[in-house]
Amino acid sequence: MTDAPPPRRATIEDVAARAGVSRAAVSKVLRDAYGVSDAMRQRVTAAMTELNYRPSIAARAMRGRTYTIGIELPDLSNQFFTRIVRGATAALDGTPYQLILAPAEPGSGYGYRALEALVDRQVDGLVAVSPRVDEDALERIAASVPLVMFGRLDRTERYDVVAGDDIAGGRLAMEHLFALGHTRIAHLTLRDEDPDAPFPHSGRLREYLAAMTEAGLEPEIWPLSDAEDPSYDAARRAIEGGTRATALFAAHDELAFGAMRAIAEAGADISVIGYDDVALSSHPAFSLTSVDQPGERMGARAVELLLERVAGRTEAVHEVFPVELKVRASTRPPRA
Amino acid sequence: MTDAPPPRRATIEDVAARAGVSRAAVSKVLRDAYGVSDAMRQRVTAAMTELNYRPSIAARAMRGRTYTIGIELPDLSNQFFTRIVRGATAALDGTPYQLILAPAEPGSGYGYRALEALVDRQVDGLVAVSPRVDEDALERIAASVPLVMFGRLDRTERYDVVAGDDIAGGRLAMEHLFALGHTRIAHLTLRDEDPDAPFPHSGRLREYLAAMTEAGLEPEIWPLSDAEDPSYDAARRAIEGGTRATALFAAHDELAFGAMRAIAEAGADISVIGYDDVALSSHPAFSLTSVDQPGERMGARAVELLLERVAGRTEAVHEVFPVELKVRASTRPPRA
DNA sequence: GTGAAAGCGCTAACAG
DNA sequence: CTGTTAGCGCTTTCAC
Repeated sequence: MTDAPPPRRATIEDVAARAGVSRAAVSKVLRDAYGVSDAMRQRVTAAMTELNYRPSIAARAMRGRTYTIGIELPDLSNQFFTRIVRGATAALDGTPYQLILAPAEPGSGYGYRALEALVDRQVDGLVAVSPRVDEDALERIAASVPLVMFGRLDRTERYDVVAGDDIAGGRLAMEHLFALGHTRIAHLTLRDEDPDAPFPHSGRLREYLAAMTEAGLEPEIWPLSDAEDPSYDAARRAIEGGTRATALFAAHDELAFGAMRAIAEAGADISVIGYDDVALSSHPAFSLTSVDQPGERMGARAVELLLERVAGRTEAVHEVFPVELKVRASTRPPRA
Repeated sequence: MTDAPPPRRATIEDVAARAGVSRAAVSKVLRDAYGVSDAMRQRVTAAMTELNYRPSIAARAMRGRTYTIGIELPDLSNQFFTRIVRGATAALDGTPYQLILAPAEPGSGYGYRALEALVDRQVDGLVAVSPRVDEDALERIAASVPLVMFGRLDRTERYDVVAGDDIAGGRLAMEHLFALGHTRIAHLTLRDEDPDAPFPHSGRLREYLAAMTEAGLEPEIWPLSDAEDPSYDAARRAIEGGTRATALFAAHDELAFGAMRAIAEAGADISVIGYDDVALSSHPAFSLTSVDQPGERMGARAVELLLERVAGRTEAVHEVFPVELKVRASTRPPRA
């Protein structure tokens, strides 16, 4: 019926030739710019379809937008992050933006390479999910691309922040355990976590320490090892070491699952509370009490903020989302 | 000490100026091309560091490589896919390539938009993880970028294939259940799954049907609904509908978890076997018998094949990975 | 309403 | 061994 499309990818030039107009005209149709007659729009659109034309993102990137939003993710195996992505995907639905994810490399300072890779690829907006990167570096990045920090409570005017209320969450968890009558409560968190750092786990750790101290109790930290299954291993060591803890506050649900494995194997009686309320936490096999963060809403909000920035907003927005305790069977009064 | 770096991103031009050489010279150093003196390399490298130079991927894309490998992923909440990504990441470690992920959009034909988005972004290689896209479309894509199909046993010469042996896996699962004495065995799979399609679940379904038929038994399919938790809902309906099944073969572990939730809630006695052996399957809370696919090795292999293609290989490679049954407590003989 | 032309940052062919 | 040059496909003035 029509000429076969060229073997190489059609360019704006090909479309222009086929529609009998100039390249600029095609570009205008493409960008919905001002000053195109209906007739021309028709012809150009038809030509695009016939040639199966798709604009080159690279060429566009040289001049302006890439229509790409990037998310740097620290840990694919933590299901909380899939909640974020789900929300972000939903928020982008119907917009011309495409989402791409870059997994953080492991190790200290992780996330930096992924963030740089995304910047190099000229994403129009960037969500950094609690990377272990200093604020200076982030501010530098934010100077060249709209940035939303997810999870960290950085106090900066250079980029937006979307985070859960880790202080309130930590407090909820501890009050719940206290209310059940626990006094020997351990906390499972990253090794060498600094309670004063801006990371999500820092806030939870800080609240744990504060709550224990206020109650006149002795804190007991179970630090993650670098074994293959760090949370399992940390719990196993603690149990083998003869811990007297009757309850464990895990910094997030995946860590709680690992600890529960060790607890189950040892036949120990230790209540466990997690954080994030991932999908499996409500599964009867776990029935894990957890502090729920609205991951989907937070992910969606992060993307909205980015689009606002792209549209011109310049003042920073910092939003803290409320958390909610989900009580389940994994926490119960101490035995005896 | 030295001039402050320009506020805009440094370009190859800036580096050349600072090092007192030509752009071409810088480009050569960058690409490790032939014909650069050691002294020059020194100066150029120093200039790059001082200016904090990073090559523009977009500009490179206009001429050649992007040093980017893309993976289209169907479902972030299925932990098997994180095994693939882990393997791919490891295989790319130490190479100049960066991994980016694009989640498939939900719905039928899913994966297509994500694949196109990755092609538009000119990835140097593309891993398609069992998308619901026809071979024609994939061959078209493969014409413009090295493509590895993951999971699907497509019989094509246009792209490479890395897949698990779903036939053997399905057989292993069924033989295990038969050996335990089960005869009323249900299969939990996608709604309207076609046993003759090239999708991973198709092969498992086909084996299920074949095994049941060979044994003179009546197949019983539990199709996923489109409820919020489809596998849970499917199992709940089957149980409420008075199924007499004593065992369930779930097309993958996440589906198995959902079904186990319904089974636990109903207090039913149904053995469950899954597929993929994700990390949580061995957790004592589940102890899920599962057919293990070597996801990490497969993901790493997919990336290796891509790099081989980038390096010039043209003949297609099809690799089928062996699977292995992991027997755990979730499968036991039928009661009575 | 439409088109011509410049240029984004890079690579590769070629000339010195 | 080093430098010059011609584009890659697009957006964006600025004339017509």
